[in-house]
Parts: sequence; structure tokens; C-alpha cells
Amino acid sequence: MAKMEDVAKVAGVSKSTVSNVFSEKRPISKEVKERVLRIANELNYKPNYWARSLAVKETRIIGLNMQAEKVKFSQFHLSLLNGVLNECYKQGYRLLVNTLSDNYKNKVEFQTSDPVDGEILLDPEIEDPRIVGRMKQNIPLVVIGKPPQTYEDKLSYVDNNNVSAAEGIGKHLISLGHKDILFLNAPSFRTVSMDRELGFKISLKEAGIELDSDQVVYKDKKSSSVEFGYEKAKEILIQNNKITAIITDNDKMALGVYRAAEEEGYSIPNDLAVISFSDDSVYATEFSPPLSCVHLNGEQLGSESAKLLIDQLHTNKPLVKRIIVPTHFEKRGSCSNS
Amino acid sequence: MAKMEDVAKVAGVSKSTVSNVFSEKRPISKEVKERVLRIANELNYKPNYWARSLAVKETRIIGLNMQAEKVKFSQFHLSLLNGVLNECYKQGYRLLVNTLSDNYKNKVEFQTSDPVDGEILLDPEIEDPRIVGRMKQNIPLVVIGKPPQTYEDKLSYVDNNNVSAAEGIGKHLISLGHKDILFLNAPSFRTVSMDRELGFKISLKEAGIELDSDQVVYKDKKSSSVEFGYEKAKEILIQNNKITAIITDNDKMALGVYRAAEEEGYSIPNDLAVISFSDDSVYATEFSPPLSCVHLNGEQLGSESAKLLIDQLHTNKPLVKRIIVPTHFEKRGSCSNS
DNA sequence: CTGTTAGCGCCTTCAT
DNA sequence: ATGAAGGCGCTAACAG
Repeated sequence: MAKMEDVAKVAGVSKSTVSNVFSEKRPISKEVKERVLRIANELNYKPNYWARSLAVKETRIIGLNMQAEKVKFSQFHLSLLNGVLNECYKQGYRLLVNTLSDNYKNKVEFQTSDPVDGEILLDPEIEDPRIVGRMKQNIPLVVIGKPPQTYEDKLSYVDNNNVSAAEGIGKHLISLGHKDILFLNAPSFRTVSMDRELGFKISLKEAGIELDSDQVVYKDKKSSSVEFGYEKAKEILIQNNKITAIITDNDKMALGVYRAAEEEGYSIPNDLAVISFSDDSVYATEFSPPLSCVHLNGEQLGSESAKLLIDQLHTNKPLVKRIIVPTHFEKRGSCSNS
Repeated sequence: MAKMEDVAKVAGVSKSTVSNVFSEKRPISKEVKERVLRIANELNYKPNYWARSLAVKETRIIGLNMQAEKVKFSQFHLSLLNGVLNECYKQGYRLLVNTLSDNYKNKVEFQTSDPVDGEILLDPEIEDPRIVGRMKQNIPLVVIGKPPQTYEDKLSYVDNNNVSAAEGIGKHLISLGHKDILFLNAPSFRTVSMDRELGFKISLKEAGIELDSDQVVYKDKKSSSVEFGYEKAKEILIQNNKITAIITDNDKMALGVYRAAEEEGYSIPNDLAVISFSDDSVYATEFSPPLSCVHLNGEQLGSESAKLLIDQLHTNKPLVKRIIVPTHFEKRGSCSNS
């Protein structure tokens, strides 16, 4: 691979001239420029990314960090990713997806810092060593979702209005006459589950409805969303429990609930109402009956977070901003016939 | 940010000792090692990725290249991505998603080479400047899908058996008595559309069935898959065309077909059979009736391609391999009642 | 407008 | 088992 010096020699100019032809940082006479470019092309030369990064101390790469164990993008992550990519695309940034396994990760993370200018962090948890680490290293950071309480006013994040969204669907179900609602929540270690649970409980409290402790269940790591939804729904339907409505953490979970309901001969929405925090698939409308959802605008969460991070990189001030992306409730056939 | 020299000074050792503590490339006495690590930790030191890459001429990053205009991952891309990530994860590689917009891209690609050891290239097209460019630059490359004919025996790729898969569902439909089949194919500039069309035509030819030229339609860039499926299906159903079966390029297209059929009062599969090249969503089973699919094993395509690329990087020989990931047909209610 | 010099932070010989 | 010196390919500061 040819380097800058080779081009310079053949073109009969200095390295810095070649450098500036490519960076356009200072004016170069037309003839020289053309000659250099022609020769660069002949030599198949392109400036080396890493050498350049080393010199300018900037990579124009941002990292997208998922939890390592999960290494599996969901439909919702896909929306986030599309939003992030789209913004990167606009601003000429590249995106590094960071998913090193735990055993390898310890070794690699230990060996080197990440080759990024800043990071977007997904699925924050209540105890999140990733955040602690980044803060310590002073890596520009934007979290998608609510950060752990300790860090809430120390870093930038982009989040939905999860409390009021959950409160909203709680109230909606109550207004339809439901009193015994099961909430199949996100895993308990995720920050998002706290906010949604809070909103849900507020709605019940305002209506003066008591809540049994087993009416909020957290997804565990073992089963898939479909399985979890299926099993929990099956359980309560078989017990002939008083539950008349189920809120699920995502569409796949709702799918599991649908299957259980069908098997047990429960009809949706007559015998059982279902509302989901949507994971943005286009298929919610294809459920029979179509699934009522809280739409989270994943793509917007993604693009806003990228925008925020890149802004932060440019201003270079450690600003602490929070952006709330509104959800909207999409009422369909799964919670009421009317 | 502390650098190696800082650590060396405080620890009272040389730079190379510090270097070797981190790289473990030569034995270091236990006491020195511990002291260096302690001080590195105190100083919050981590080796700089770019400086390291520059010196060793390796980044341990592989690129995932999508066409820039599209900058939108589909469900199928998501499966590929998960497969690729999983393999990267296992082998300690990072993944760079490359999607620079055309205007920006020209500038940036022109400015620097890509910061990757090799690339996986998605959605190859019949005329694909990306491939030409990579070959010229001698960048290790693996294509997912069939490369343009000129390059088929010059580079490694991972692909489905699209010809025989298409032939298989063609034959299946014919065996069910269908003679007039509409094929809503991928865009005409994609290599995949050629293979599938070929297979489809083989099945017809063997059965001695004539094909009208308008029975293979290529998706255009303007409309989404759902729209395209909807519009084309609507057209032929309104025309009261003789078509009795439709093959779609993906599940969303099939969704559009379902909608058109419902609106026009056609019943699936009685009045119209539908089979899709699946994009791997879990929702195909939720269609009413459940959608028959050719399953493409996207995740395997992804992991095989990453494996192949990384192998190639390690051996350093420009091997040319092809891996065919088998598809399998999943028969459900959308093509026959039995 | 163009050339020269000195790093960027690491790794890699070659010494000892 | 450890040090010292040179170089990876580029940019930046200073010169002219």
C-alpha cells in the first residue's frame, strides 16, 4: 500500500502538500492538486485512517454499546440502530458496534481503550458497570433510556416518557372497567422497568385499586419474550385467575399471551385485554385482533441520541442534556371492541 | 489521558516493559507486572487503540457495508447482523457499520481508506462499484449473496441456494395445480433477483408452462415492500387476472398482498396462494392464514461470512471460498388448506 | 502557495 | 528479564 511519501516523491512535492490536497485545509494550486490526485490514483493511494486519527486525535467513529451477554439485537434495537445510523450517515460518522464477550472483553477492554470519539449506551441497568467505567474514563457518553439514579444528572440521555406512558395505559384499562391487571414487565435489573412500574402503580392508586404483589412480573433472562408471555399467561388463565387484562413489555411477549389465550379458549379482547409496549414491528396490526400498543418511536430515540452525542463531541463541553421522546398510544382491537 | 510513557516513568521502568505488560508478548517478572498494572490503574491508563493499530497494522475491526442510499436495516439484515456480531464477539473482533451518504461518502472515502481489516458486503448488485473498489484496493472481502458474474470466482461469498429454492416453491405451487403465478421479485439490479427468477422459470419450464413477461415484477426503489406488495396485488386482483398464486420477495410484501386480497374479497389460500422468501421475522406464523415461507437462515449467513472473513485475515492468503447456506421451505396455511 | 521539522502513542528490533 | 532507539503514516507549526 502506497503511502503519502511515495505520492509526494513521484509528484515532486512535499508530504504536506499531498496531505493538504486530501484534507483541503489549505489552498493548493490547481495544477499541483491535479497532478497529486492523478498520481495518488495511479498508485492506488489513500490516506491511512489510523495514522490520521493518531495525529488529529479524533476518529469520527461513535460506538454503540450493548450488554455483552445479550448480543442479540431485537426489533426495537433495530429501530434504534436505524435512527443512529441515519444520523451518523448525515454527519459523516461511522458506527462501531461493540459486543465483546465477557471472557474476551475483559482481555480486550483491558488491553486498549475503545477506538471511538464517544459512545451511545443501550439498555442501561440499575447497577451498570459500563456507565461507571465510561464516566471514569471521561468518554463522551449518551445513554438511551434512563440512567441509574446516581448518574441521572451527570450525563446526557434520551428516553421515552415511560412513567406517564404506563400511567396512561393503566388509566385506559381502568376506564374500560378493568381492575385486575397483570403487568409483564421488563427484567427487574433494567432501569426502564422501574419507571413503567411506577406509572402503572400511579394509575391504580388514583383509581383506588389495590395491587397484589404478583401482578407485576419481571421477565427473566432464561426464556425468550414469546415464551415468557406464553408461560405467564398460561399460568394465570389455567388458575382461572381474576386477571382481565395484561400489559406486556413488547410485542413478542404479547404474541405469547395470544397463544396462551387461544389455547385456553379465552377470547381477546372480550375475556382478556392486551396492551403492549411496542417494539416497532409493522406486524402489530396483523395480530388477530390487532394489538394495541404504546409506540416508542425507537428510530427517533436513536437519531436524537446520535445527534446529541455528536453535538457534544463538537462543542467539547461536557454538557448534560436530557431529551424525552414522546410515546403515543395506538388503540386497536386487543383492548376493546368499540 | 495518560500514556505509556507516564506509566513507565512513575513505575520506574521503560516504555517497552509497560508495553509488554499489556501485550503479554514477553515474560515480565511478577513484581514489575503488578506494580505497572497498579500504577496504570491509578493513572487511569489504557493503551491507545489507534496508536497500536498504526504500529501493528491491524485493527481487529471488520466492516459491514450496506448500500448507502438504503441506510435502513430490514428484518433480514437484522438476522445477518446478529450472526455477524455473534461471530465477531466470539473472536474478539469489533464491527464497523459503514453507511456514509453519497455526498459525504465521496468526500470521506476519498479522504481515507476504511479503518478495517476486511469487509463484509451486503446486497450485492449486478453492477457494484463497491466490489470493484475493494478488489482494486485489495481489501479482504466476503460478500453475502451472489457477487456479480465477473467476480464470482475471484472472491469469497456466502449465499443461499436461491435457484433451487425458487425452483422448489415453483414446483410446489405447480403441484397444487397453479399455472398462473405472479413473482414479486427483488429489485432488478440485485443479483439475488436473477437467481430466484432463474429457479422460478426452471420450475415452469419443466412443467411446460408458458410465462407472460409481466408475471415477474421487480420491486422498485420508490415504494416500501408493504406498499409494493399491496399495489401489485391490488392491480391484478382488480383486473380479475388469471393469477392464482403470488410469490413475494419478503414477508412485508406478503403482508401487502394479504391486505389487497382482503380488500378485494379474495380468500387465501382458496382464491389466492401466497409464498414468501422469509425475512426471518417470528410473525409469519401470525398471519391469517399463517404464511408459507422459504426460510433463509439469515443468522447463519451472517456468522458464516464473519467466520470466513476472519479466517481469511488470519491465514493471510487470498483464498476464494464459497459457502452455500441451505434454505428450507416452511409450508403453512397460505398456499394450501391441506 | 509550498517545504521542513517535530511529534501523535504505540510496537519492534537489537542490545544488555 | 529489561532498556534504548527507531519507525508505523499522518498532521501541525513554523518557515519562507
